Amino acid sequence: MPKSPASSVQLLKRHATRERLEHEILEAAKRLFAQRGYGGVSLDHIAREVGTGKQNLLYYFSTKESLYRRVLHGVLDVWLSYMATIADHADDPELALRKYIAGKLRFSREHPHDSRVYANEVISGAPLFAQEIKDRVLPALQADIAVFNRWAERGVCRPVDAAHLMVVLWASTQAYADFASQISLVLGKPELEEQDFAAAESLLVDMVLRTVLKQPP
Amino acid sequence: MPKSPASSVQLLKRHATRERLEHEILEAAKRLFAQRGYGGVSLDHIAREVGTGKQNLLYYFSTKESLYRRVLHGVLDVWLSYMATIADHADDPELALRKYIAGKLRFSREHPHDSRVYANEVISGAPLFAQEIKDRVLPALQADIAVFNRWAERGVCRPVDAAHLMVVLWASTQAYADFASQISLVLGKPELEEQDFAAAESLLVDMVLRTVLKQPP
DNA sequence: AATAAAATTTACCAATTGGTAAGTTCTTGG
DNA sequence: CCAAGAACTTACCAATTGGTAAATTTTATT
Repeated sequence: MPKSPASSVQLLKRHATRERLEHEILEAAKRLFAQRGYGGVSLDHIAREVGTGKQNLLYYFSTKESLYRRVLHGVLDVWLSYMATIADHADDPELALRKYIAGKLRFSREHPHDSRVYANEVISGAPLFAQEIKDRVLPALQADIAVFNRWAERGVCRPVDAAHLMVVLWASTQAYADFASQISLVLGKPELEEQDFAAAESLLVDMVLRTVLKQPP
Repeated sequence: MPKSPASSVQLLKRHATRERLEHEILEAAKRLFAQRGYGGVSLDHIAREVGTGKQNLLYYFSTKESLYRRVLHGVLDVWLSYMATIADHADDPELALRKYIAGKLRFSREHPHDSRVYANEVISGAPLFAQEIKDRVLPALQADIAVFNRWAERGVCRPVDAAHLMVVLWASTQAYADFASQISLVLGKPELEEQDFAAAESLLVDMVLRTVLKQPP
């Protein structure tokens, strides 16, 4: 029988520390999964990264797969939070596209690990995540595509293949996270800087507006 | 002392069968590395895939890393063979861009595994391949970028940020191999077909020519 | 048929894998 | 201070990892 209803400040504090380590584990796991993929990372490796033992890690996440799923789930949360913008400006194509590209590039800049975890999962055929992608990513993408098609119908913009346009946007912006190591090589610098993201944004916006708008600026 | 100078047909035959199994191993390894990444694949797994034992595989490739390097090397050979086109048509921007995009998309369609192996390596920071990328990929990319800059100087095309344009082209075309599983989900079909690649090519060419040419067609 | 080389298999190995079970220490409310 | 639960360690486990060494079988030349 429990001693008390456990509604005290202390319990909250303990709860908080537990969540803190849990969060640290998730972050370390994310970094490692991003770099080496699911099969390339061991629980021991993750545990050492956060300064604890593998067995304690298994106290927080009972299996490797459940840990990975939690990481993926969090990645998707962040990703979706950055990309729900086109439908938000359904009346102004230029603004919507500008914000969309800016948002996705900011995601690549601020959350490269998330981007790479997602990329790894998709490259390997999304074995553990196909359903969640269907449930959460597809609706968002299809909403965006629908907006394009409505623009085209109303004559607000040129009739483009919206699905493939989304692929181009998605792939290009994603590349600045996933393939950063190669892009920085091409640019001849040790790593990508803010100005590189600005240049990418400028070019992408230019390309897309020229393609989509009837009178490009 | 050797029995004979070994210039016979038989020796060639044996040599051929050896090369055949070696090739089979490389192909299986490529498929598996593409799907699960370096750390996610075991030698045993590869060996079983070609119907032999791990120890015999180690007779052909003495370490896992050497096998992986051979796979990467082959991937790069194929990749480069598909993409050396822009400098070949240095006098005709439109033709050069059309051929470049078509070639890279054909690579994604015909060699998705190669594309994914390369992507996995770059995502993980190219730990084993940075040097070879510097030696073989960068010169090709920089030659292409130089062509763009010459076009801009001569007024043949608009002054674009050639490096970032190459990133967009590279990422977009690559996506049709690496992220095929997600793109086919978006398009609502079990897998990508020829017409999807045609649509992608058409859109990409349209986007790029509108961006690059002074008078888009 | 003898033989040497090449190809393959069998037998190991220490280290690491994900995971279980049983402690032990730490924290906290009473 | 004490009991109880939460947090963490220690001790295991069987299976798998990449790799070595030594047979054994297969192949081709004389």
